[in-house]
Amino acid sequence: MTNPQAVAPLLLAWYDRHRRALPWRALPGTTADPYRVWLSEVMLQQTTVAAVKPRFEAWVARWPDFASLAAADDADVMATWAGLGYYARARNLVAAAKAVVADHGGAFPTDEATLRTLPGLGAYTAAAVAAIAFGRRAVVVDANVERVVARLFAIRDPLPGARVAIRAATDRVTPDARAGDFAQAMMDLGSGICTPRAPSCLLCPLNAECAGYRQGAPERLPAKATKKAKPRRYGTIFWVQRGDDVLLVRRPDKGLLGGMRALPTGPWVEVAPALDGAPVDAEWAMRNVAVSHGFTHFDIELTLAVAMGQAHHAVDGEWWPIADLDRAGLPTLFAKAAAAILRRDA
DNA sequence: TATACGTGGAA
DNA sequence: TTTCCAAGTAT
Repeated sequence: MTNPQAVAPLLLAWYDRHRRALPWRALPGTTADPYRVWLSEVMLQQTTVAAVKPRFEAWVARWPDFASLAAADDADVMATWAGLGYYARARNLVAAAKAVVADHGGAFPTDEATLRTLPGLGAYTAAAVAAIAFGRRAVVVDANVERVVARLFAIRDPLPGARVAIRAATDRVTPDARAGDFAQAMMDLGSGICTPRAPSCLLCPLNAECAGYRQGAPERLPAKATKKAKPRRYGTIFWVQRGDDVLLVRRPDKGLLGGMRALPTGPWVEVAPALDGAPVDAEWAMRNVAVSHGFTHFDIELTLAVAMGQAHHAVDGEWWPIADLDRAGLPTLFAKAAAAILRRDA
C-alpha cells in the first residue's frame, strides 16, 4: 500500500538533486518574484515549457512588473502573445494586472481565495501561485499531478470523473512545509519520469510507494473518457492588396482568436463558402493551395481569395505594410496563409 | 458536466 | 498522416 506520509520526503529529496533550472524559478533558498511566477503559470497553461521559455524572456523584458503591464497598450499585448494560442490568457493578464494595481495596492494577493478572484486564475493557477510564490500550503493539481497521483494510488476511474478522488489523494500527500517545491517537484516528475507513455519507473523516487507500478502497466493510468471526432470546416481567407499594403482587420474580442489582428475571412462552415463575407467588392482570384489548420475542437481548410491593385474605399480595417507583416502579431492560421501568398505558390 | 478555446512537438 | 497531449479557464 502507498503510504501518503512517505511521498513528500522522497519527492523533495529527489527534487533537490534533479530540479530543472527554469527562467521563472527562484534559485534554491531564494524567494520567487510573484509576477514572474504568475506570468509563467499563465503562459504554461496547456503550453509546453519549450514554447514558453523564449516568450517569457521577451515578455518580462518588455513588461517587468504589474504596473508596467497594467499600463500596456492592448494591441501591443495581443501582438506579443501572437502564436502562443488561447488568446483570452493575454487579455486576462492585462485585466488581472489592472486589478492588482487598482484593487490591491499594486501588491499581488498572497492567499489562494483572493488570487482566485483575478481574471485568468482558476483553481490550478491560484493554488500554484499561492504555493510557489508565497509558500502557502495549497493542493496543486495539474495534468502532471493527475497522472502521478492516479498511478501512485492506482486510481482506475477515468477522467474527468476521477478528479475528485485524485484531488483528495493529492491533498493527503501534500506537505505543510515546502508546498511550492512539492508542487514543482510533482510537475518535474510528471514531465521527465512519470511521462504519459513509457514512464521511467526504474528511475522514479516514488516507485517503492507506487501502487500503479506494483500492479503493472502504470502507463495506462489515468484512464480517460473517449473523445468525440473533430469536425472539419471550410472557409475563405481574403488577401486584399493595395500597393505594398495588405488589409488587416481586428477580430471581435469574444470567441475564437478574439481580439487578434487577422486577415479578413468569411464564415467557417460545413461546405466551402466561396466568396461569402468578402470585405470589399473586387475581382477575386481564387488560389489553388488551401491552408489547413487544426484547432482544439475542429480542423479547418481555407481557400485563399486574392484581390490586387484595385481601388478599395471605405474599408473597415488597417492597411498594413507587407514587409512588416511579421510584426502584425497574426495568429498562426493567418501567418500560414500570408506565407503561402508571399511564397507565390498559392 | 460539457464545450469552447491554439499551437507545435512527439510518436 | 494521424493522434495525443502540454503547468487550464470561463461559461
